[in-house]
Amino acid sequence: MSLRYALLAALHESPATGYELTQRFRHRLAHVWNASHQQIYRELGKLHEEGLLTMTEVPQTEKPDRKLYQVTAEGEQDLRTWLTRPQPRPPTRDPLLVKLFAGDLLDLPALRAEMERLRMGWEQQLQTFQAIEQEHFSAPETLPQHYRMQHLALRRGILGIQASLRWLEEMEETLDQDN
Amino acid sequence: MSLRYALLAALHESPATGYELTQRFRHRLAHVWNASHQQIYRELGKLHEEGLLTMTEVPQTEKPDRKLYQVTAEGEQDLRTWLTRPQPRPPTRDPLLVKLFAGDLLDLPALRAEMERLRMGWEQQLQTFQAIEQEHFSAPETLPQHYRMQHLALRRGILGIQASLRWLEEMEETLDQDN
DNA sequence: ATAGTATATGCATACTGTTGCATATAGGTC
DNA sequence: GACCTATATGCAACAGTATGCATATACTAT
Repeated sequence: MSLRYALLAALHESPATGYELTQRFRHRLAHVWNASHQQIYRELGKLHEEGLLTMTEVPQTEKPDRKLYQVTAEGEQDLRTWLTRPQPRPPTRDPLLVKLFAGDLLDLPALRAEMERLRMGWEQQLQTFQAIEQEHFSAPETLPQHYRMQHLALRRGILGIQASLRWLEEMEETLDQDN
Repeated sequence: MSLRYALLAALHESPATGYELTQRFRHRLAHVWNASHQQIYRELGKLHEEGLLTMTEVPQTEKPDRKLYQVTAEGEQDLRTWLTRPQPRPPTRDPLLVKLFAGDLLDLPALRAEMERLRMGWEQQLQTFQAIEQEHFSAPETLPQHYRMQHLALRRGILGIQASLRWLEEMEETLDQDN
């Protein structure tokens, strides 16, 4: 249900095409909301049908036409209303933790390998986030509310990954004890 | 796809009924995997049909019969195989962060109220987790592998909530600056 | 030449998860 | 007497997400 509002929020920042939104969801919104391009195109169609978005076809030579979407007044109102309603916390569903619950059946070398891949991924993502922070949010106090809030969303991502990395260290210590 | 393996892992610990599994998922497995009782009953039926579980009806006077499920050799093998395969990270989908992305449209009092509810919920969950840790994992080095792994899953929950609480503090500081 | 990546859009199907409802009994609360 | 909680199970419908496939062009790398 939140995908539509994630799209409205992203388009409220600046009008965009489905393709551009897909990129944003993969990069700048990676720690906020996840969606495939198929999902995004489908939802944009619905939002347009419902009058929450306007669509302008931008012809291109030698490439498919781009469809530029923009939030309408009705769309913004819809988003505003949603923003005031408290949202449920996303339920936890982590396959890695499921594995730990079957602890005595675990293949420890396979687990270590998985942890190593995980650590590399998280470290890279942390670097990406910290680079974004330095580039856009180095002086948060001076920014308008809009960007201060987006900075807080980024902080969530950074703190979450740091906690994950600390957890990985704890795991490694525990596994080294047994061996 | 992981629900079936969460069930196999839980039943591998000890045989149980759908009702008991629902309780476990709500409490001890809350930070691992989330599922409703309807989902659990449905999946248990499938696993039984596929021969991964045995089922014994336990008649009760004046209450519906209980159906006790146990993992078969085939079920355990299936679980083992799954455990060695690397699992994808769960995608992030957090409505609260979506809200922050529409930062300039936010109603700050409503946001503060939502944060306060969140803080209370997290603090309570942290206390629960820490109580479990003290009761069952006060001397982790002495425990067999099975429980050391389950302790690590719990540590994940604890570190995650602590990071969430630190983030909330950052948010409160930021909101206090403006206003 | 062939493969891969990027731009740009989307349909159809399968799987997973949520919500509403249903049944049956016992005990406690307003 | 009416309502809530707990035990114990489940069906049916719907919403949301994932996966596989399709189309079309241009550029780069091997």
